[in-house]
Amino acid sequence: MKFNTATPIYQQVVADLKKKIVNGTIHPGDKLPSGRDLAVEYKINPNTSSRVYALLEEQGITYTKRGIGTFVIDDENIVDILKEEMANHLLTFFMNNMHELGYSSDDIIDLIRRNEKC
Amino acid sequence: MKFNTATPIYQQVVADLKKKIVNGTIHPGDKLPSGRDLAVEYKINPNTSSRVYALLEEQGITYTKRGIGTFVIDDENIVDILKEEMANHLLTFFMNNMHELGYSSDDIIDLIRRNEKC
Amino acid sequence: MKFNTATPIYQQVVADLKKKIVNGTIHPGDKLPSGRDLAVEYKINPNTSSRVYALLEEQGITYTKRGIGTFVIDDENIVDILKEEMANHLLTFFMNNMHELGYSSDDIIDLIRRNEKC
Amino acid sequence: MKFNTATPIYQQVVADLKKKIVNGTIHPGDKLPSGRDLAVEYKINPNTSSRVYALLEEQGITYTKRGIGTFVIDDENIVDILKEEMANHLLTFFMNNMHELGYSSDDIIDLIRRNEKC
DNA sequence: GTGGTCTAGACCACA
DNA sequence: GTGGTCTAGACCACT
Repeated sequence: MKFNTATPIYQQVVADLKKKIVNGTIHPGDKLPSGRDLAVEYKINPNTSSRVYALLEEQGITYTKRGIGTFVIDDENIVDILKEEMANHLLTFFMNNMHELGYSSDDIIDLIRRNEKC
Repeated sequence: MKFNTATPIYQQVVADLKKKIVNGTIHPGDKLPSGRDLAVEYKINPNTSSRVYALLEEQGITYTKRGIGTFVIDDENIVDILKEEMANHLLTFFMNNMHELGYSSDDIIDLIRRNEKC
Repeated sequence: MKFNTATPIYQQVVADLKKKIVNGTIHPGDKLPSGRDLAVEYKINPNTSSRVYALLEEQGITYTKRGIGTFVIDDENIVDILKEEMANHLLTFFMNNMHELGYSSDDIIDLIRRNEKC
Repeated sequence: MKFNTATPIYQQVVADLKKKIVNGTIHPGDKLPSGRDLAVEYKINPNTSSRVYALLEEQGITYTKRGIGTFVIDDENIVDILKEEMANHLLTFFMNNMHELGYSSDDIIDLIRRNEKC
């Protein structure tokens, strides 16, 4: 995985794991790799792994059993909730900024349609 | 203006000024406030003002007359160029992320339409 | 039983068993469940059970007959001793912290009285 | 300051700073020492300082200006809110445990009174 | 083996 | 100078 230097690595890994949960690569209830394994997988420092899992836990996406491992919350709804939450976040950010630039909702839909054809 | 702690203040001010140019609050050829005034207006550090103007100049949006002030490039096209540039940037970022979450272009248009009605 | 992730599970189980001895759910001389049964009862790892019994024995609350099981010390006094010991521990911890926050003993008594009525 | 080995250092420092806010050693709006200075003051590693401030910010007690420093929220109410919050936390923990040991509220008040005279 | 904490030292962007 | 991030390496307690 290639990291963007602008944003912190741990945030990028968090985002990547979330995407994997949303698109079904990782399932609710699954055990995530150990901190050390995650470090190897993403070529990061184990401390950075800790931070990743700490953040996911803080956001209520995972829980951790001491000495055993970190697990995705075992609730099927989490996938849809995460998906909607992230989509909404993107959507409002996008729409607000476009409106501020002077684009109406119809303008935006046109842009998307045109973009789609390319 | 409220600043987001996540991204650098100078970038947020730059983005805000660009928006003002695009939506017509500031016009091509206009003189921008002095660094000190900008600092007062946005409640930022004067050093940050410098950085803002340096960045705008670097992007070819403004130019500086030494001892007189900073001016927006006096070219009507700049508005459209800026507008398209920023819109494209927002659009590709938005679409890429939505696709990664599993939304098709049609899904997205639906979301926008529904969002519009609320 | 719900475990607090902050403190070690084995300590929480030890505390729970002590409470049961103090409040009479378990009596002096009683045989405690086997390590395996305790593990099932509390949904913990058998290794953790061992640790629980080791700690209880270390504190002089239980003793082990090899091949037979673990028993609570058969001494009626133990209940009172345990009760006082635990109460004292809680009390001094509580009072010290409250004093550090600026509450006098009278303030504290008021708080308890008010709390009682709710 | 002497640290208890049982609980993490960063939590102990957080608790210490909170106490200082509650008892008036630190006031709302005050600038806290820089991470490096805090590290010297408490004889801890600068990274541990970061963690301390991150936790305080997470709890809404401080805010941080990038490149400038960390400040206590400038709201006089925070002192009382913190004080009550911490006291309530201590109180409910204490009362729950004492009740589980078989002490009534009156028993507890007696204990406090007797304790006071020593 | 697992997560949690801590230290040491370094680099960078921000103000 | 300030906070933020990252690496490296170590130790410990828990399971």
